[in-house]
Amino acid sequence: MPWKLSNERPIYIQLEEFIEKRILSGEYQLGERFPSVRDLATEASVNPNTMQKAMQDLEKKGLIINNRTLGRTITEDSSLLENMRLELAKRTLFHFKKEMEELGYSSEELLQFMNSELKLTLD
Amino acid sequence: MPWKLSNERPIYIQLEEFIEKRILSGEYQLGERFPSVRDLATEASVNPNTMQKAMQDLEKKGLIINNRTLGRTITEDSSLLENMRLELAKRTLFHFKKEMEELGYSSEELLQFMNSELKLTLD
Amino acid sequence: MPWKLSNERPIYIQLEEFIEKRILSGEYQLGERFPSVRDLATEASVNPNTMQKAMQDLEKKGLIINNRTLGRTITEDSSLLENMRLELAKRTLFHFKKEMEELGYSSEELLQFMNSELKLTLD
Amino acid sequence: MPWKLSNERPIYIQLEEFIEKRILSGEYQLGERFPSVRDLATEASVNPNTMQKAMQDLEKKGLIINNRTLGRTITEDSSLLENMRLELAKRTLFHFKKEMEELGYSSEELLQFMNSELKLTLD
DNA sequence: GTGGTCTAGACCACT
DNA sequence: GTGGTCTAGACCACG
Repeated sequence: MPWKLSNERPIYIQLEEFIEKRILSGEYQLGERFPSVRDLATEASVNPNTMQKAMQDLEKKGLIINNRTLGRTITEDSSLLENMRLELAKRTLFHFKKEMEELGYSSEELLQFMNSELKLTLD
Repeated sequence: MPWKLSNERPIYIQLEEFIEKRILSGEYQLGERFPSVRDLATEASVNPNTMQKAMQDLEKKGLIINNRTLGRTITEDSSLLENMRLELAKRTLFHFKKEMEELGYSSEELLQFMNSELKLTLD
Repeated sequence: MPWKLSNERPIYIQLEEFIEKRILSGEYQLGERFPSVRDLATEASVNPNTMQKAMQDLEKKGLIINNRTLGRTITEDSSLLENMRLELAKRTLFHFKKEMEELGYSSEELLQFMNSELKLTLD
Repeated sequence: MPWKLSNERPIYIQLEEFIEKRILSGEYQLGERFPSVRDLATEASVNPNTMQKAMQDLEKKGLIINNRTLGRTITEDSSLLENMRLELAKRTLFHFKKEMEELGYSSEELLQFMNSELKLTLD
């Protein structure tokens, strides 16, 4: 894992986003046990408190279950995961579309632009 | 104009982004005169100092020309504008593509997803 | 039995409260024999050590008598039970009254509120 | 203000509850400015970080608005406050009713008990 | 001067 | 050994 962290945005937010994406993209098993906060913090070269804050936020979202002294596990609610992934994808898409519109790209121009830019990858 | 401002990010940054998009998208004439900082600040319900800082940054980027006592005008360098617009569009696109990949969408799935979500608008 | 356990408070405390309420409310006969710690633990999906700790605390309170190899029984001291029940009820009531006062409910408003909310049940 | 804090439960939780009750009971003006986190922390004899955590949770509930460097203010959404107050009162009442039922008090007995205990105040 | 963030280090209850 | 909490102290961006 890279754990590339920018100091322009709160580290705990970046940790959240990074872990959330890994979970939503299916890299972890449902119900799989998480490393301890201390281990994760060491791995990410971050203070345990910072990692702790990220984990607590992920708990509130329901992605991670806290079993007190037994450590944390990934949620087993697969429909929750799928919904969140789809929801996040939609928000990402519409955010992208809105930004391009603000730059003056109509839907047709957006399509053309993506074709010319991603031709190599999408075709 | 909405001037929707979030208090999660620096105000002056949001002002810059907002004005920059309006310029790049072609809503202003080349060389057109800008409202005064005070008027803009009033319109955006923002401290004049904050708007001032935004304008100075836009000057550094070359989008806005400061004519001293004659007020500020939009640059007349159309190629600069076009380059910046294209550059920003590219960055936006690749950022979007990267985010979708992190959510586990391959190029093909991305294409399918956009078709199903934007069918109404793009067709 | 539900055995609903929150992981925000110590498990053994919740077990104590749960069992204590069952005893005080009169669901058990005086002197009745208790299930074994292991059976109770299994039933509550809890580590036997945790249930053990709860039982020991209940013994200290005098609610449960430990007869060594003969297992545990409910106390036969009916006045003890009645006193504890009344005492707990009083504390519960005054705690409730205090909380409502902190929300700005005077005694009159509290009475009105209870009437309107519990009309169906109390009338 | 007393700021009586028990060390049996998280301090930041107690701070939240304390402040929330003060707001819901109407002790503050709508839109009123809050003391700074540092001042509140000093007043409550608590570390600023602990008070900070409490304030952030109250923000998430919508009770407090954060204006960045301009400090925090009470929300001006009076209907939100009224709804939260009523909701909290209801939950408090039903929690009380449930606890009394677990002690074996039927609705009639609950009524009698309250009459005998609160006679002085309620009559 | 405000809130936000982070680190370092410590103690605690719990299983 | 786990997560939770708290303190102390520091730095930063912002307005």
